Amino acid sequence: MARQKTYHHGDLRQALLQAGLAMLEEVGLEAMSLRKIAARVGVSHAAPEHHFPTLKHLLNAMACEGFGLFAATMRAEMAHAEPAAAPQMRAASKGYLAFATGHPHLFRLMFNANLLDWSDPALEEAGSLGLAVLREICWPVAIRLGLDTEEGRASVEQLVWSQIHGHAHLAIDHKLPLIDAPAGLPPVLVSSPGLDLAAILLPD
Amino acid sequence: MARQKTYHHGDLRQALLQAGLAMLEEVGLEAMSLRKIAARVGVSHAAPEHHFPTLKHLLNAMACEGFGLFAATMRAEMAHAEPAAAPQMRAASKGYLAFATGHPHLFRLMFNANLLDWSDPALEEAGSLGLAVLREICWPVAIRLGLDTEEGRASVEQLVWSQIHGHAHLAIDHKLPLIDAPAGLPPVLVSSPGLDLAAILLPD
DNA sequence: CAATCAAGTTGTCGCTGTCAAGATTGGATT
DNA sequence: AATCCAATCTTGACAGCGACAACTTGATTG
Repeated sequence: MARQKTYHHGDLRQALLQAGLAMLEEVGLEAMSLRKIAARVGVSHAAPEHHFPTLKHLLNAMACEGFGLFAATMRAEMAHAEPAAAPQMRAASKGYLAFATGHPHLFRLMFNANLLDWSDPALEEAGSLGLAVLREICWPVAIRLGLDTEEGRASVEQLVWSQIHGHAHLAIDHKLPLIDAPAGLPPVLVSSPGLDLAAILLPD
Repeated sequence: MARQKTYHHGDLRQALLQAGLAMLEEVGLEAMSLRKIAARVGVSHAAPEHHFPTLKHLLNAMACEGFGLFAATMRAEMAHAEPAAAPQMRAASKGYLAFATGHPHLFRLMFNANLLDWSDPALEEAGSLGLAVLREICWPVAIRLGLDTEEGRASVEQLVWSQIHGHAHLAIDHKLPLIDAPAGLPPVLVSSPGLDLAAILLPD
């Protein structure tokens, strides 16, 4: 928010960012436009250009915001779970999936290499927040499997990340049966359970 | 091909489809346009409309073509592998990954629910070619795990598909280290190996 | 041979992202 | 306190886009 009737907006960058995120989930990436976002904020069609020289810059900023929320969602789930390796991994997976199904368009944007500019340090840093979670949940697994080397760590991360990431993509692209969450907002969908990779990798 | 100097093209639909597929991989989805495709084929900007009323119709047709090649790529790998469950599963995975990394833009298109119209029966049918492969490689695994029920089958398919699909997505979005294939064309990239899910699910 | 209709054409519309040039403002400097 | 200035926002313009309408072509068919 800012002053109302003045020529300058006050915090246009943040306003555009929030309006963009809202519009993205409302109408999808293809139907979204810089001009509509500007209009929604109440500003002329060329106003965004000073803050986001090109559409790609806005998408980058939106993805940054997304990665922050993404990591926070996983962390929140992990905080409610037992500290052991398997429950932590299940919790992170649950958060991963909840974020993807709750913000499908943003999720697709965040992981579409073609739409973003990863040479942007801000995006790189935001993305690393999610990677850190992955590292934390995979390290104990690697140890339990006797793969406590750099290579072993990478192997476990690749397997676990692939499974979670694929599950999320298949869910938002309607390739898996979805069931409504009992009473969640925003309208989060949770896919059916499937086999539990945590249990497979970490037998009792 | 068809006649050269006549008013009618002869097989414009197929020509547009092939030009579209070529342009998609050359410049990406965002930089592709109906008008450029039409120009490439040597036809006016409105000519495509009779064959593809809207851009989405062309994308649907391109995805159909993609699913055909997708299934064929997996089948080709499976044909070269031993008939046992684990080798077949590894072969299908290899084909899955080869297709995705060989045609990253097409792969993203095929699995982006909001770019396609899945109520189109042609797309539904093309997509099922890939699903059939998944079913074939997962069924023996479900049996070996004692999950030879409808529910068990679905669980195994979900786990296996998620892992392969996620691996493919992460690979084309540059989230996994890629190594050049020894001598493959088209320029196929293969990601690093990681843990072998087939070996985990099917211990000797 | 005439008629018909699918398959191309040109032309136009509103919308898009981007750029250029002018207007307005608030804060810093004298 | 007056002035300047740089950041911010506006208006206007441009080419390219998908879609639509009206017209032209030409092959097929009764």
